[in-house]
Amino acid sequence: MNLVLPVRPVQERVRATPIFDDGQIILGDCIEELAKLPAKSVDMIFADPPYNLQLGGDLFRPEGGRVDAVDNDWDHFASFAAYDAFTRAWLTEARRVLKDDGSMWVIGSYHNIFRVGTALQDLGYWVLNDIVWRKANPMPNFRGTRFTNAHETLIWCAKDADAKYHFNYRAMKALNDDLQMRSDWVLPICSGAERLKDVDGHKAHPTQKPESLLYRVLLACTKPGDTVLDPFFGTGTTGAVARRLGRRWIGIERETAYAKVAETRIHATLPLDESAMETVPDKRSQPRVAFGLLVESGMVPPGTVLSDAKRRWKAAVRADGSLNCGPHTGSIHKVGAGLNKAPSCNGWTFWHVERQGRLVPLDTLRQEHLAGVE
Amino acid sequence: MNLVLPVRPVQERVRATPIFDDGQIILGDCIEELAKLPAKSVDMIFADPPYNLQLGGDLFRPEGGRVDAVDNDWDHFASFAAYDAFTRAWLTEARRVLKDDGSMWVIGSYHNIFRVGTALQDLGYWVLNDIVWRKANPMPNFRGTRFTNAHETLIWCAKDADAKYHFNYRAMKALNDDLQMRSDWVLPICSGAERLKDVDGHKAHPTQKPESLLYRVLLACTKPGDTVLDPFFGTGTTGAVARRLGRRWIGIERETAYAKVAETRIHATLPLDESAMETVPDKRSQPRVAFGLLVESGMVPPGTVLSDAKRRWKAAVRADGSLNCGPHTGSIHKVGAGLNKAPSCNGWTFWHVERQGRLVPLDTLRQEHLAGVE
DNA sequence: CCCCATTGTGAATCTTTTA
DNA sequence: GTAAAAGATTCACAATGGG
Repeated sequence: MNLVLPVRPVQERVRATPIFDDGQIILGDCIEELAKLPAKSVDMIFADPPYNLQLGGDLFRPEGGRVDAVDNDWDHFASFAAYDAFTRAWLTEARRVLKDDGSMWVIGSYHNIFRVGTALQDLGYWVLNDIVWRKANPMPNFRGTRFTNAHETLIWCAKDADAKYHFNYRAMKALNDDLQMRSDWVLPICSGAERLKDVDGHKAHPTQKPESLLYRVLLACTKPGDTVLDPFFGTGTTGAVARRLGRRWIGIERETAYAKVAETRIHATLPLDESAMETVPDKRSQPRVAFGLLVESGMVPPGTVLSDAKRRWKAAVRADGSLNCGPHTGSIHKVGAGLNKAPSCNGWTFWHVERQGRLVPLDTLRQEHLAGVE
Repeated sequence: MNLVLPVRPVQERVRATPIFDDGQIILGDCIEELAKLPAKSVDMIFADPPYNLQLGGDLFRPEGGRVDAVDNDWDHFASFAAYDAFTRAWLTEARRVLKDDGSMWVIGSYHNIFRVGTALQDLGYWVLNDIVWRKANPMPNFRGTRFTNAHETLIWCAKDADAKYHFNYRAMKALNDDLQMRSDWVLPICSGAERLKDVDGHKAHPTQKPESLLYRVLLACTKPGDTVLDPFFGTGTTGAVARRLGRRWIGIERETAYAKVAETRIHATLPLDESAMETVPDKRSQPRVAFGLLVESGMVPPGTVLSDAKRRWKAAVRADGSLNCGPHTGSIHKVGAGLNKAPSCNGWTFWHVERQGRLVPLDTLRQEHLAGVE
């Protein structure tokens, strides 16, 4: 039987079928179940542990809706010390289970990733990279109190400093248009049809990760036939992508409801050769240049006077990239629109700087900036 | 005298001229010199501490012999412990020196940032964001063994969870083409003419940060006239940008050679015009105007009919500045919230008056009122 | 059929002042 | 201290529905 069930009340048990031929879901506590696995038995570990968010009260959107926050019991810890103890416990068992030439990934946010990284290093793991998942479509900061929290961090590490880990350098380079894959990955969050729903139409899991993220992780450091372990399985994204890529998988999950969803999901997942026509969603970021970037970089210093092509208006650039022209203040687009009494205006082509007596549109400077950056 | 010199061999001293009118370089050990600064005296701290673990010197020997049973490598553990002791020492002094409404930035890489973040949290600092500096032109990974290390991480934090820190939300938004500034910043590394060289043409400092990075940091959370402290001053990027933006600055640097370069550099830096230094003002910092004041002053006479932007609702202004719309009665905010069935509503932007056939938000009248008063 | 306006939503440490 | 009121605040997508 592939679905390993610890002793539990009958009503909590997951149905023992279907049988998977390439993996298993273990229902139970992550640390206890990790301790039962044999030493040096898995090639890679992907872990998405609780982040230990410390949320206050409700948060409302500007239009009045309430943010559906992560307030699950599994994310509550009494203190940093309690979170650290939990982290060190599962990391210790994970290291025992990992093969000497295996590697591990852990994902987190600023709430927990520093604790995880410190614990990793203290336990002897060797950090290979920290990877930034730059979310193409993060939730904004509704109150204007901080920077939009637009990324999460993954730590990739080997068992120790001398370990011979596996890295598919060529595959990563190919995935990135023949340029070395960088430590920042732009990927959309999990939404749309990929986002699993329960019978009521609510999201089945509050923090489901996109398959594109796991795809890249698995392709980076495992081979077909390798065994991948996920101690915080949730709705089984790791299992689904592992199956698709021909890797074996083991998932440990405490919540019966999540495990059931994962079971159904993975059962419906086809290995890649049978669904070769599918493409992996991997949207690449378009280089977008904010006018402020030209100000910061010194290309258009604050105080520069801009004018339109016919020198009818002049406006001064301020420190934050906003313009000032009489009563009109704001972005290059907004001030241009105000002066033209138009609903909108392309500030990049409307505004010019003077160079050797000739007016050069901002758009030209933008092109030069892009050329210099690349 | 602005350049404060501790007792040192003469040949190590920095020339005491020129005098700065907006800051000072303190030559000496970061922790010792921090300890001499008065409590709650600086508005912001930017710190670029050493990334590597060989700190040298006998000052920060790891205290105690706590051996982690899981880790047999004593030297390895010892260097982390030494780094942690050093980190906690300077972070403790920094927190004492920081004003209660100030904030701090620390930059690092995966070698040290987890240690720094954990120490921060343990000492009571409250993380506001982790910011990823995505390098537009990083050094590639020559051996193809890992992902290109293409970013560094900055932690932005307040003194504690309840602290009232300062954030120039509007200025950041202006700098990013009127979109919320995100936690990932794409900026080029420091190179070309900006990169300081010594007399031999070698780079003067191995890890000089780009001014664009400091520009954004300083613009985000300081005001003109604020005092910025950099305990690892190096070649003075923080001081140069602070001077340019009209902020006061204090730099602590142990190496005479770096301090000399910084001195020359900052002396050659010109402050921006005050008008160029202006940024889009935050609404929260604007003086409050009671809606009733506009009614009293005749700008919005009693009886005026207000409507929302889509003319779905209308409400009549009463003599005391309250609104009436069917069963809803009260302030412009309360009636707007009631009609929207929302928990709250900004009546200033929700309600409009008709002017020459066009709807103008009350917020515009408020701006006109403020302009007329001044 | 397409097109556009509208609505919903995502790991969130998300306010400040006055009574 | 607490409670209520004032007032500031959102980006990228996906799904839906009307014309």
